[in-house]
Amino acid sequence: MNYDEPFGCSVTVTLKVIGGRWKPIILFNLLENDRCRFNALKRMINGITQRMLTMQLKELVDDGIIRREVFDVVPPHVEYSLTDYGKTLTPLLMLMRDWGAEHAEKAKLSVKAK
Amino acid sequence: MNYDEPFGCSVTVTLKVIGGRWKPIILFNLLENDRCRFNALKRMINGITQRMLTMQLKELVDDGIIRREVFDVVPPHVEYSLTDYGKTLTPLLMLMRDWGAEHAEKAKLSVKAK
DNA sequence: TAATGTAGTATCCTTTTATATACTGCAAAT
DNA sequence: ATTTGCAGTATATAAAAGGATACTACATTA
Repeated sequence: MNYDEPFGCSVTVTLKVIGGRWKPIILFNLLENDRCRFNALKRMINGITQRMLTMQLKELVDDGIIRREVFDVVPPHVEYSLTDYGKTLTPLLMLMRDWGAEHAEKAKLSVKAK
Repeated sequence: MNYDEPFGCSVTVTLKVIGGRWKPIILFNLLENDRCRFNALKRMINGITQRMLTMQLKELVDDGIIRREVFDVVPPHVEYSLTDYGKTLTPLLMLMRDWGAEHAEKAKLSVKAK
């Protein structure tokens, strides 16, 4: 990968963990709902495929952001929730949401101004 | 694009503006150096190609994050610098850098622990 | 008996992002 | 006279991310 910039590098690490199309939405849902089952998340997140959800959840688990608890019953029951470590992302996610909302507003206005 | 999630959507907007391999590095260099010429940035950012730098700078200009000033001399002289609006990203970039640095540390430790 | 819900895999395809390489035209320095 | 620096563009390709569709096995419900 060859990232030898001291600053950009660390930001890139953060982007790898929370970036992409689906991870922020997953994390916000887990912030709001405490614990969620797989299909509950799938219903909440409009347009996500099972494959994408599985992949993103696995990455978040591997990074220690969320935990995956399996209840050994049939039919299968799996619950996802934020770890304490994952919760340290909360202020960051909030800031990103707020900045994005403002920027979207600004961008809309500048289009209208044309 | 069909992003209809109120939260994830805004975060995604932010990711579009500052995400990717090069934009954070570019922004940190502009935070530290106030104003930079094209080739100065190219020298500072290890491994970037001219094309990538051109593209990322153009996107940042289009989003209103940085400004591009052309001095009409020969050979060409162009300076890039953060706009006031771009500077509103500073706390966010700092938070992302700090979280990423800590996470990289944590991840390294957990690999050692194996 | 057929459909629905559970939590996923497997395979293939498209879109986006990133990289490599060559080229421009002009001026100053070597 | 050739090289270097300036700020890019053009074209082609490689790699990564994201998506569509079909499939698994078991149990409950209609």
